[in-house]
Amino acid sequence: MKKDQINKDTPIYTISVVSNLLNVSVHTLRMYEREGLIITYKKTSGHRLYSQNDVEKISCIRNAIKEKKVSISAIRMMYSLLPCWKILGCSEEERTQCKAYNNYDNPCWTVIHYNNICADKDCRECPVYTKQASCNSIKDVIKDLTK
DNA sequence: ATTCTTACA
DNA sequence: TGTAAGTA
Repeated sequence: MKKDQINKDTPIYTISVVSNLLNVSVHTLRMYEREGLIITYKKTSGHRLYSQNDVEKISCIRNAIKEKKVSISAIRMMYSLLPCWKILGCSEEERTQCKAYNNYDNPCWTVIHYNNICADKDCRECPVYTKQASCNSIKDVIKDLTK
């Protein structure tokens, strides 16, 4: 069997690398995570690792904040609008009972799920989170769902 | 040397 | 946002 290949979701960059890559302070990178905008991979040591998709996502976030004057809470709200129930195929029952579906302040991956399909899943590896890596890929998600 | 969390100017 | 303390 072949070993897992490196792909765009593989955590490889340390926080300092990302900091240099995007000209964002490590402090700010941690803040984006606290604010629920991104999910980082954590080593057992507690140290963060970022994937290529994470870098692209943060780049998109930076552009929104710096160039378009979008607030962090506004970005959080946009993420909360992602049609996770469609992407994951939730039943109407699951959807209407879901705490993520019933709010538009926080992304689904920041919501604690108990008895539904998301309960024992790692949101970092969930398509709802991974498929909106770059700015335009959100549209691709919608496009796939509506065709 | 780097990164972590928490706290504070 | 930046910086500092005290760790790991």
